[in-house]
Amino acid sequence: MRRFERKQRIFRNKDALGESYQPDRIEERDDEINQYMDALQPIVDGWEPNNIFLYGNTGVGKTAVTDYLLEQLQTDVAQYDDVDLSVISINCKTLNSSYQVAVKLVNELRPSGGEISSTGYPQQTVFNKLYEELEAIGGTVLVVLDEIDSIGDRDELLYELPRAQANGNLEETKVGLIGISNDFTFRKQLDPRVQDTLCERELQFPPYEAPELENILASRATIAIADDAIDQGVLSFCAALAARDSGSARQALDLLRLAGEIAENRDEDAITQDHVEEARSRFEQERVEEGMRELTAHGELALLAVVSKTAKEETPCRTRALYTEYKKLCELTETDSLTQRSVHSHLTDLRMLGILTAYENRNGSRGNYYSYELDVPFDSAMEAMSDVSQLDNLCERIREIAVANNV
DNA sequence: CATCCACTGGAAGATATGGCGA
DNA sequence: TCGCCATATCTTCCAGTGGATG
Repeated sequence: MRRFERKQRIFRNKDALGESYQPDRIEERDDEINQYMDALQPIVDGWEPNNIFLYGNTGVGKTAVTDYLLEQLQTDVAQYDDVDLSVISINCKTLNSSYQVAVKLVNELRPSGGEISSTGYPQQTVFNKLYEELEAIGGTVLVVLDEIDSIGDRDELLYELPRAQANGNLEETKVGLIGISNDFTFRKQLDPRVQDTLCERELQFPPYEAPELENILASRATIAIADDAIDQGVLSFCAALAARDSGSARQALDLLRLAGEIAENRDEDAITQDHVEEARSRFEQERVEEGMRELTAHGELALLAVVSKTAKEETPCRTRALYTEYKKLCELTETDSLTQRSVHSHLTDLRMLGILTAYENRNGSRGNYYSYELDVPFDSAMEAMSDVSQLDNLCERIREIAVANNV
């Protein structure tokens, strides 16, 4: 008979390392908080809100600070009768145009049942619906758009919203936009007119340095992890890894949490650097599989072409050879093949996802081209491919070739 | 020094899908 | 049903690239 048994040797309160945990105080971001409060001050004073733009990599505290300050702000303005503040906050990660953001905002504001569908309307119609909803709220409305960079350069909404009152689209409601972006270059691709209005107040959140990460980790670890289950060295190691990679507190906390889980599952008493190292490589693996899951059929075939070439030990491999391989795979699966240009696009995508690397060859009279190679271990690519795609028997054949070649 | 190779990557246009209102 | 609309994915076209070559 197998039984469940409480372990809890490592963790005291694991949630304190989780995504949704809100710490009582935000560490290491005092400057940013001060600037942010300055930018929000007009709301308290009853004036028109500033539009605010926050930049910084994932996990440097943008969202955490925003949540924390806006909550504080809402409590604090409650004492002034003439300030009527509402906050609406959405994450734009999966929304890649102004249109979709507007639809999402409308649906967020409408009671359930009244949602509109995400295609079919002219853009302006959706904007008008949004104005109706905003007008119904009245007072000051802060619209928080997290990960706003995913809309790319389709920024019409960012042009419209801040001007809504001036253009007579809104009478009663004052709108303040808070944009949060992971992408430094996002500002540059915006329409200059949008830059002007939207970036009235800009806040940069720099990546955390290793010592800062260590402080953050330490303060969470006291809540989350049992006293003798971790030592300073392991914390520094986590901090150093995350600092070197992204400067992200999120990443550092994730590493620590997964390392703890690994230790716990093995019935060990403390987290070691080995656990952290293993957590890191698991996250890496996850990232790749995540990327592969989102591939289209032809994206998969393009990747499979590289995998197949790898099995034959013919990588790195130039575009043309990959294209030939790709066409062979298309025939085998009775798929219509795309043009070389399109396959080239897929290869570029795979490169962006970190699944492939490309070496630039400058070969004079023989031209310039890339040579592609898998940037992940062959086995994990194979595994992810056979998990994810419908191409099991192809994968099987490639695996056989690989085994024959000792790859 | 112009020319050329064999690509890369940007842009515009085509096609297909799914949804709207009339 | 039809004419629109937004979007994703391809195709077509083409300028740009930079060291080797004559």
